[in-house]
Amino acid sequence: MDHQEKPTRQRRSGGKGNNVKADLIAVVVAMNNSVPCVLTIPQANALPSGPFELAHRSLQSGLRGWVEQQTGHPLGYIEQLYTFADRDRIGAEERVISISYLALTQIDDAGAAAKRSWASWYDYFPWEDHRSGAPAAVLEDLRPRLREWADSADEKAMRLDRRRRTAVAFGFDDRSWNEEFALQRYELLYEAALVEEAVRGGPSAAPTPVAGKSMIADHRRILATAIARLRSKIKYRPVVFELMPPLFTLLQLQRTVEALSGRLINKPNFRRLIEQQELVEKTGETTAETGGRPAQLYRFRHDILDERPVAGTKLPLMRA
Amino acid sequence: MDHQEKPTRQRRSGGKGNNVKADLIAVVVAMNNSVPCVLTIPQANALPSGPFELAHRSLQSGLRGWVEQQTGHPLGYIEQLYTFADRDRIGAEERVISISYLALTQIDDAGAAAKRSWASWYDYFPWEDHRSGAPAAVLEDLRPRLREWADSADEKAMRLDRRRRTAVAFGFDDRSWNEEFALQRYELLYEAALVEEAVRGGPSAAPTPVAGKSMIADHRRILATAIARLRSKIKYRPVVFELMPPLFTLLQLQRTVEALSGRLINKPNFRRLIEQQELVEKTGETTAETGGRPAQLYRFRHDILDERPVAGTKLPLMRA
DNA sequence: ATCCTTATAGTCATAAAGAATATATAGGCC
DNA sequence: GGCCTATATATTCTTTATGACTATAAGGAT
Repeated sequence: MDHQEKPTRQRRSGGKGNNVKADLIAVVVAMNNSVPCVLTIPQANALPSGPFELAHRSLQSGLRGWVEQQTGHPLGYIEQLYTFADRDRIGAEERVISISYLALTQIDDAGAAAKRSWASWYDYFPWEDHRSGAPAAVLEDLRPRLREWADSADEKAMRLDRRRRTAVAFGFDDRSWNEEFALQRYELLYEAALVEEAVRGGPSAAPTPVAGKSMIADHRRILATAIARLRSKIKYRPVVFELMPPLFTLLQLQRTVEALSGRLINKPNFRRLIEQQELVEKTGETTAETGGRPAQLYRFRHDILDERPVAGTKLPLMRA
Repeated sequence: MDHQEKPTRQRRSGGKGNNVKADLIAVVVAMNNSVPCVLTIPQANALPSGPFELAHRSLQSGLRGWVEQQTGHPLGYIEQLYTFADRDRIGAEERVISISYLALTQIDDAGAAAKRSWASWYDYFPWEDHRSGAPAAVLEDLRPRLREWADSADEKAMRLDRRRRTAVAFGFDDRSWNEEFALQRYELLYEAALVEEAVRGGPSAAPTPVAGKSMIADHRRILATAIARLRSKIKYRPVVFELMPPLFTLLQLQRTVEALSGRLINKPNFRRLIEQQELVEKTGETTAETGGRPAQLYRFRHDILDERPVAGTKLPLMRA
């Protein structure tokens, strides 16, 4: 068959009425000694972003351009997060489509000059850090207010549903904490009007929002999406290494994973996992900077990148 | 803090020069007795699609509108796949952004009237069906041609890299087949100019493309993305049930999963997995339509939807 | 030397996954 | 009815992965 330029779609409601603007938004993540950080534009309290333009070769290159221009920071690994039409602008004459990306880099010394533009992501989501156990201060504030919100529903079914969702998301009622539910948690807090974004523009007598810095527009929601994605992805793809320096110890690697996932990892088991996966190799060098016995320095085996079978199958597929 | 309408971005290269059109493209999947099918617009040899318009409440509702209008088929489960700027139109005055979605439904009897618009996705990717073992006919055609392409590179490093990538993607050289690599496989074939899309518009003396129907623009690539996503997702989220009728036997469920993943499943183990996950419950009814001993009819437990901890952790995270 | 720190190397019990086998109950056919 | 075949359902066994824990090694500080 020979496909020339056949019309792709059935109908076109032509004219320029349906043009949109496309924005590129970046969640740039890097580690700063065991603190997972996100690159921000402090003046605007926003993530780096900018419009997609004709001059851009591709969406990704457009994004790289904006981030480098706004922050002076070049990007390495990039992956698309999600695309959404800005809800706030419904009814406006022109709509904006936002295409968000997750980028992973390292904070180099040059960039350290503008260091203040890196913010810990737990400043925005204090309830997400469970490395020292569940953060009692935040959660004991949240729990009753979420409960109150759940009980304020008119119908019984709705009340039960809200309770179940909060319990699942936050690990209440003997349920286990799942760090990957970061987005669901933020959305629940939004729904319950417990974050500043949800009461924006409303009466100033609205209840005090919970702890955690907010961001412009829905940038904090995008950050939550990025956190959830990253927490999920480190489990089946070796993306952590994008955040590591060329040489590192296994404990440094562990601390990075712990910082991202927001929970502690069993040390011997982590070492076993890393070593049996053959993702890293010893350099022979050691470092004494870690305090106790000098640690082996490892490097990531780049050659293995695409080889891994992605994930452990959860289906009893038969082997060839 | 009180965030009013601060300007989000640093710079705006204003004017209308940077407006774009946004297209919505749908990969609608349904099962037709153990054949995984995709909804197509046969006249255009395309996936259902249409522009995102001002009138649309959201991206998703716009997509639903187009698909129902073009195919008469209502959509149930929807998830976003990927957003990309159409490469073919670089340099044009107006750019198009395509936002693709994966949708899962069932072929109802009403829709069966327009049944011919459902096509087996293995018509487009014959090398993806390994249910009867590796499809020798296709693969024994592909293997030497991929090898030839790999060896045609100028530099040795490039030749080795191409060989490694083809071996990983297609499971050559004693590597195991991974059904989730559907997209990588298509992209390799595209790179090697072994699919029709890659030689489009080129000299007609180009080598004959391999088996497998092509599609307009990059729709087939989008379909490959959808297949890969779905094959991955059925392993950690109960999305299969979106494709099942209300009542089904465990073997029917197994055949569906097999059809999607393109490989066979060990029957006792599959039953064990399903039952221990408590995703389904017996109805008490049985059906004799299956041929041998009557089978129990099951139904999906909708109440369990959000409860599952998403996936098995692949990190030795410590329990609370 | 003693004690602190961290690094590294194991052990052990349990749970899950892969593979294969055995039994049960229907219909069709002689 | 007896037998065959097809599918459904139950069970066993082995291997591997996971979680939790213990032990030893090698530096620095006092």
